[in-house]
Amino acid sequence: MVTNREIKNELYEQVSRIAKASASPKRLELLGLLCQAPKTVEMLSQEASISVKLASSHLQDLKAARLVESERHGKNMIYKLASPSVANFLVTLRELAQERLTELQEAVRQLGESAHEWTGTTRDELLQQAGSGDVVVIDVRPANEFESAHIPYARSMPLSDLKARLKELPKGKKIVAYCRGPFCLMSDDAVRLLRKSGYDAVLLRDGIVEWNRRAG
Amino acid sequence: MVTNREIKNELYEQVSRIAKASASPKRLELLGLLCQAPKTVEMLSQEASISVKLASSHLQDLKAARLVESERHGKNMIYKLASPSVANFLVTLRELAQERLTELQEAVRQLGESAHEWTGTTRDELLQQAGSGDVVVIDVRPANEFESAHIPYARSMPLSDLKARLKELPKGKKIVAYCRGPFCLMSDDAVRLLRKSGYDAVLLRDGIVEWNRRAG
DNA sequence: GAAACATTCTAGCGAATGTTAGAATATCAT
DNA sequence: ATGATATTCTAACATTCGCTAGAATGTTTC
Repeated sequence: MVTNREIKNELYEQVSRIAKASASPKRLELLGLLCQAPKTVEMLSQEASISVKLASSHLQDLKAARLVESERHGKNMIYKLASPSVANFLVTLRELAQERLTELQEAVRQLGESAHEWTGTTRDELLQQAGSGDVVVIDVRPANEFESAHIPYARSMPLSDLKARLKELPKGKKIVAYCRGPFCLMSDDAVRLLRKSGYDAVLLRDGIVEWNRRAG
Repeated sequence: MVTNREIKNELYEQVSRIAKASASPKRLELLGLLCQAPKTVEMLSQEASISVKLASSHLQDLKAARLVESERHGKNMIYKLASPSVANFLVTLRELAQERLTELQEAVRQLGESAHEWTGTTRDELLQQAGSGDVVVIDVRPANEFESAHIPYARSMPLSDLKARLKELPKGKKIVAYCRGPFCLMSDDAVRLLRKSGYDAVLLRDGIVEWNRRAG
């Protein structure tokens, strides 16, 4: 006979598998990267600044928890998020951490101090201004992530190309740069470069997942 | 000088604190209990079937992650959820686990097989029928949890008192029993008892947190 | 089939975690 | 103050985890 206690233990055991898989900074970072687009082990390891071996090991943990899936493409293994719910969970987790942990609030506040963040208008107003061409929204992530999904009206202008392609941007208009999300600092770097070159640039902390969530 | 990499490491380190605190079945169960109402260490340890010492230790881990708060009331330490966002996160985590883990789906499916679950009508229809008195919604959790928060029109009828108070319930009407949520089996026990006594009883898997979430 | 490449598997180490039991602390009732 | 009660602190142990390095696997290219 199976007792209620044994059933409960099994249920919570299963839920904890997801939480355990999320309980490592590097695995969280890998999940965050996979929210942008499918990637190979090597891409992931480089972007998370860890060895390929360690990345592979973490990815297999995530796979065992069914948070990601993998598929062979020739020599490469392509990892991708198992479901959009995983991205949603990840944002919920990040937002809870930001609400509860003063240490995290402080770190994020310091980021905001040095950066010029886009403020004062709502999401819908930004969308409208981007549509009419009053502001130029640039996506500074690598091109393949832009292709995977991007904010409406945004132009792909990867950070690595930005310096060479500065002349494509109009000096008179406000430039809004965004990247992978609040913990990605590519838009910070982009705005710094743009302002040094005389542009009226600000950054948007949201990534594509956060942006879509606010659509409600 | 602080590099981007160091900043990112710190940010993800902080987020992982929340996930680590959630990465134990027993801590998840304790959080689930605290979603119902504030409780003493002893109550929590009994309901989670662990020793007081172990409960205390887990609760302090949760406190260090700022997910719960404690306050002394005379001899007792009362623990409570630090914020409603924690309950919301917990439900998101449970739902993700249920979506992704076939092992969990299977376990929940087996529960559903033996139980008589409330089906066929929407949340709003149940609410209306409960309001008009066509169905009787009973809350079988301990009374203090009912007092902390409950579904509209529900009557408190703790599982421990149910047998003695059966005569209070009308035989002609449908009885809908609910408890702490999908992983709490008190409503299963209640419905079994009621049906054996000739009542037309079904159970609602939602607890108060899930119910309020669906309000949108 | 051999060489090159991308990834995974295996083994090992130090650090962190879950659990238990005994000592210590804080509060209440007398 | 004293004893009873509730909780936390400390120490100890086995287990698991994060990371590294070397061997092994599967795929492409020649």
